[in-house]
Amino acid sequence: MLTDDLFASQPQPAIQLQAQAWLLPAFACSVDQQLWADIQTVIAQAALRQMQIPGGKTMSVAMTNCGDYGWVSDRSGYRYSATDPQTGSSWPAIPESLFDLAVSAAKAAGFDSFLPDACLINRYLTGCKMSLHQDKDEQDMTAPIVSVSLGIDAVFQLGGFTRTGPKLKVPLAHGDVLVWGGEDRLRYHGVLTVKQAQHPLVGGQRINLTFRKSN
DNA sequence: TAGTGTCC
DNA sequence: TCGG
Repeated sequence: MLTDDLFASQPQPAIQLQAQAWLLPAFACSVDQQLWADIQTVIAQAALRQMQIPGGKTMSVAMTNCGDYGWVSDRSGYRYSATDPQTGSSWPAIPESLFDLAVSAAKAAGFDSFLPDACLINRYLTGCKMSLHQDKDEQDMTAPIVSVSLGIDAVFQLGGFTRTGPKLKVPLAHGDVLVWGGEDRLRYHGVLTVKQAQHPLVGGQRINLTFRKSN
């Protein structure tokens, strides 16, 4: 193995961003090939698609889901659905590699009994972004959010409890995991426009996995 | 209510 | 380019 590869997969200390918000640098790197293969299998069963938001505008990020429930948006609103609106079928199950990663990352951030029932898969191509928003469509706000970054770099913004005010800018690289919950669960967050780049495993895109307990 | 988009 |  090359020295660079060894270095990149070493465990690194968690970085505390807020009282209950943590960055786990390179946390997923040691299992990235398995994750990437399993993600591609999910995408083959439930295609990535750009969803509409109320008002009819289209998100730049393409999305799909795995798990008992998936986050969906259309002209009528945001919600969790047990089926893929595009096919009427259940979402694929969360692959074991993804589930185990989410549970262990939550534990590393102090959330001991996280059992996600939903995993949103987001694909950012060059120029894609996610405006500042809150994750508030879930029933169980005691469960944290676990967000896994794969592929090219992006800058995550972690704000306060309204849309305005100071925001932390957190550079995210392949394998980084963010966990936020407790008093920080409803913080506004988003992703700045992704710049063109190439990643050796994932190619010219950023893949984000967001694990939630939706029900 | 509108909205994770867009304008100023 | 950024904040609102």
